[in-house]
Amino acid sequence: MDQALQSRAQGPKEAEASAPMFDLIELFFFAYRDFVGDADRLLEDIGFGRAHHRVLHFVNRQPGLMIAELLDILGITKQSLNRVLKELLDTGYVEARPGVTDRRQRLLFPTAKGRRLAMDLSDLQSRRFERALSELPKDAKLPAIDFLLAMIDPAQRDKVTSLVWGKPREEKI
Amino acid sequence: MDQALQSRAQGPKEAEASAPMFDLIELFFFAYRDFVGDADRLLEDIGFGRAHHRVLHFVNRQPGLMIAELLDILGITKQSLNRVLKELLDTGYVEARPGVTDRRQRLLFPTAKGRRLAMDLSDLQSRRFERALSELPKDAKLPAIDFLLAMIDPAQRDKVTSLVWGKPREEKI
DNA sequence: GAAATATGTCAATATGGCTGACGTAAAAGG
DNA sequence: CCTTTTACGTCAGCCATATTGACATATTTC
Repeated sequence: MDQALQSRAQGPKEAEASAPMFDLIELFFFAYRDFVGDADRLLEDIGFGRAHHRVLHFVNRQPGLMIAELLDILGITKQSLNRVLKELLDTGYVEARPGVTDRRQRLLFPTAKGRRLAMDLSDLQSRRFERALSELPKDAKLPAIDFLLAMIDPAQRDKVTSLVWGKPREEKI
Repeated sequence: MDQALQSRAQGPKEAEASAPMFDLIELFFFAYRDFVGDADRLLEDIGFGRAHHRVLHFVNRQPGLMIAELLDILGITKQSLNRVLKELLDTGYVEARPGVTDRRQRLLFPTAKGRRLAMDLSDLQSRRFERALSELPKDAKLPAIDFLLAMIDPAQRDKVTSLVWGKPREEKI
């Protein structure tokens, strides 16, 4: 076992199947678990789940989002989205306005209440990142971003980066 | 909005609530999604889900695991575990042997078939880490490990680190 | 012998997803 | 103008993963 683990200490170039990286696999699992746990606890008081969180988050981040765009980001079906979205609309966290140029569209906006909840959730999760980064060397944020980005399917990276940093889509509002 | 975002560019020290780190929040979400997606696709051919994966993974990593320990690691109830574990036992990926010193216990072991599947899954996920690390500066693995570890609840870190690196528990087999 | 422990099981419920089929209004293209 | 496509909603049924609560059984411990 020691032999296998230390076969070359880092060699994806050599074809001789390297040992699985149990450490990264398990740490990623536990880190994500705790990361989403923060939000889960805050949400359950209002009777919402992770699905509501994700919808509210992206609607807050991209006000004026179309249903189809949201479905694409979340990677779920419209039927799955529907129940959750309806609850967010009914409880006044999100509101839908018909598109101006295309009246078939329903553009989604966070209400003031929705923005507040979305910010509370983002702040909570940011606090975990801040605490984590404060335990690491001073410039640990950029490497972390690079690592997470590199973990994403190359084919999806453009979509993700433009969602995260680009295209504020003011033009659509 | 620009004002808020650039309030000091990085200041958890100053009490003036820093802007949420949307980039890390969203990248973590998408990275984890793609990470588990790899295994999901492999599992669905055999009719298993993520729950089966997690059970098999930890049983493979710690052969001789007790039910109670597994429940503690996974953080689920015994009722939730039961269906999944039963399927893994029935299909011959895991086997249970009564404890030698305490016959109430059911110690869980992967079968040869189970070890093979667990390894296929770990290899698949490791390949994603390898690809990601190969796109980054040469020593990006340790910072990644440190970052993920720092993201975990401090109170749970000992448990996690001993699970990941320590206590191979040979003594219990 | 009583109590605590390790585990199993039955039943009901919630949540978040899925597929398939069908409907409707608006836009786009001939 | 009329047909087709698009954007969306909805009904119905199904699956996977989790929950709580109650109760059962074997074994160990005190």
